[in-house]
Amino acid sequence: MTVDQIEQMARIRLGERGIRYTRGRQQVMEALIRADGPRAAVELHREMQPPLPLSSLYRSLAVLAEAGILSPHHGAQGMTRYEPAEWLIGHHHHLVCVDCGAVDDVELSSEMESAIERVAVRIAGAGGYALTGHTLEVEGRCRLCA
Amino acid sequence: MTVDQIEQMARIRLGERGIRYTRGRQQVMEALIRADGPRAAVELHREMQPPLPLSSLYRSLAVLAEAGILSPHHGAQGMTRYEPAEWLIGHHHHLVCVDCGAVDDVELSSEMESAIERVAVRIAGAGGYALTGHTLEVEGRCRLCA
DNA sequence: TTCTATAATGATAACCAATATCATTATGGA
DNA sequence: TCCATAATGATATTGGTTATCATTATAGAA
Repeated sequence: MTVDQIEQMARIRLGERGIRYTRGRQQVMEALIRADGPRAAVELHREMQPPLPLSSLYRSLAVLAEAGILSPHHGAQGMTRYEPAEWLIGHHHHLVCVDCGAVDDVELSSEMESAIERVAVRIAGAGGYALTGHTLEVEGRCRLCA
Repeated sequence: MTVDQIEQMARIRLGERGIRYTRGRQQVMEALIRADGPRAAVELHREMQPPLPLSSLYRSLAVLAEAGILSPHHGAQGMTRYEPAEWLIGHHHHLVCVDCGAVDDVELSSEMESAIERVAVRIAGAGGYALTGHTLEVEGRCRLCA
């Protein structure tokens, strides 16, 4: 799945809801699609060239998340990191560094994935929840923090 | 494992580090041990009778987490919820409501648990991380939000 | 028990990611 | 082209959290 293809799907979804895919939102999407894991508004603001104003950045993230195109991921220091939703970049799990808070995306073999899926179904059922998704959060110390 | 037993282990760990198990910290621990999932400072402040001052509450949570007695759990609205660490209340997973943010603790059968454990080891190894733990975050809509 | 060094407390102020406000600008459709 | 409305961006505000600091409580020494 290329950056352009993902953007095209996002554009269609926004169109269906009467929401425009503007230049600023495009910049946000492209930065997040290219990233190898979730990114916070402050991080994007540092990395984007030229940087979008923080107010627009935050609003774009909120709009795209509300439309189901981005998924929020709440992390340390009260920062919310976003990444393209799973229907755009595929289902995956997270490898989180307990020291620096870095997050890497991880994909599993289908056997491992279905094993996890079975467990998630059991857990949701036992708790009386209507299952909407699951993520295995694997915690450790990354190479830099080791 | 009773509340008293857990408190006793926490007290010992604090003693080893020259940290006092004061009345306020005791109130925090007892509230969290009795809870059926992670709680945020604001929630504890509402529920505790009499309520600890917020400043002390936050500092107690930070001290107990630093000592490895509480584990932080970052959630929506930038709220950090805490619960007793796994060596005190046992390894478990989380069932999170995507609407209201409520979190329930869930324990798994040993077969399911070891299946998850194997996956976590593989993921950490592939990413070059030193594994420290894992949690399966199951997302859904709780009975109240359904 | 009394003294003393130090840990803990709690009122207050400061911090910072995130959100709300609102005047201005841009865009798609009639 | 015109207009209704969506989007922007500078600014102010919110709210959870952290830092400051004078006061209080506690453990260990004398």
